[in-house]
Amino acid sequence: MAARSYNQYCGLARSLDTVGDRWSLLIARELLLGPMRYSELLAALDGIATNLLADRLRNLESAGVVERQVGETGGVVYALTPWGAQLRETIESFVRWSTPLMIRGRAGDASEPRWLAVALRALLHARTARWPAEVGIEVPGHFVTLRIDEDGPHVTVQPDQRPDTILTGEPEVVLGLAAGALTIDQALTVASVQGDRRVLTTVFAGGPA
Amino acid sequence: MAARSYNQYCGLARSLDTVGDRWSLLIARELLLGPMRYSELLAALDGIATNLLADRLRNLESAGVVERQVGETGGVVYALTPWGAQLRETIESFVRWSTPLMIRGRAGDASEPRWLAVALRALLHARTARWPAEVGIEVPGHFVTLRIDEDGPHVTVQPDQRPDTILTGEPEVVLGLAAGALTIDQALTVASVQGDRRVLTTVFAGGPA
DNA sequence: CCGCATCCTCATGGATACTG
DNA sequence: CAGTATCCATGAGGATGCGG
Repeated sequence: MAARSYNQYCGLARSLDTVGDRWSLLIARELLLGPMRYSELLAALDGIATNLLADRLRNLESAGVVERQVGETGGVVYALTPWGAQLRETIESFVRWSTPLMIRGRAGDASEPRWLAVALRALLHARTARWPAEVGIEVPGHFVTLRIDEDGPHVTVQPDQRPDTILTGEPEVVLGLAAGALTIDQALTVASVQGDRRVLTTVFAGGPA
Repeated sequence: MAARSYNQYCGLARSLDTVGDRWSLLIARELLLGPMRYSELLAALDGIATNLLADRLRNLESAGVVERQVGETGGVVYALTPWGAQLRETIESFVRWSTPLMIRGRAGDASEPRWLAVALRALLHARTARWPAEVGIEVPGHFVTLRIDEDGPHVTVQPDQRPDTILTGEPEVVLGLAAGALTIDQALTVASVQGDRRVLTTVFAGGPA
């Protein structure tokens, strides 16, 4: 143990001492959407070894980033502490920074609606989207609901019902639209809309916040 | 080589594929203050192995985060690309996140005025500091100048002259003040001021931006 | 000197099997 | 289900060498 440290009195270095290990920030990303069980994390983070997940959760818990709770069904769930939840700012800034990479995509990458939910919130949070508005996002194999109200954007991974307006396209196009890298007209040359097209303007056409 | 990837179509994962290796973000932190030579980076990042620095710079360059330039004295200097410079948002969010760790300090950590410069800018950037104002910050062994104008906070590591007002204290106190974790009155029980005390109010007493 | 490359040792990460 | 134990592969850290 005795995790390797940079030994620098610097906020970045101290942060990386805490959450800079491989997988740690991805665990935090998963928990941003709510508490999860060990087995759910193991399934969501494809490729992580079981001993590493256990080690990371131990370290994050002793650092005060994550806490073990008793879930609704009685089992142990892992949740972010209030301080851990503040990693949202950092995670969202990474998501925004990655825009030049993401709008190109990359063959072979796995894609999860959970990650799309985090990304849409991060990208739209920096903009003045108007509310209220609701649109369904359909990408190959997945469906999420994006709703904007006075509190900002909310993304639901498993909607109870599909909104009236639905945008269908490749993930790169949806993210390009949310990032402002594509105009709605540009996006609609490679994506399609069912329902009221004008909802897209409400959701995606806001300027920088 | 063939850098290890998470293989996830997620902005966080793609960002960490690019700058998630050990030392990479610390290299970016150093370059936020301006281009540096290889030997300067090696000296600033105490503990990094020479082969690792070379490897990281290669990777960051091929990723488009860093570029090699010809410096003023003719030698090669490393600089952030425009995209790389946008890592400032992420780095500053890490700095803000680390506040609970930093206001306690940690024995044995090295301390550099360059890191204090990054931190002060990150912490004050989220607040409505009034301008113009200028204050010297003296911590054991180091001195920096904090100036605020219409563009926001600027921190100079090697000032050409010392400002009229100088705050002297431990780094933890200065950061606690900048983070809003300490009031000016609280800070002054363990720090001292030469010159016009009211300047501190102008610089540090702004609310959230 | 500066800017690395090589070599060696050890810590960390990854895959799989196994257990309370 | 929620981890531990084990073993192998990879990456980090440190010393040294070497060409420009």
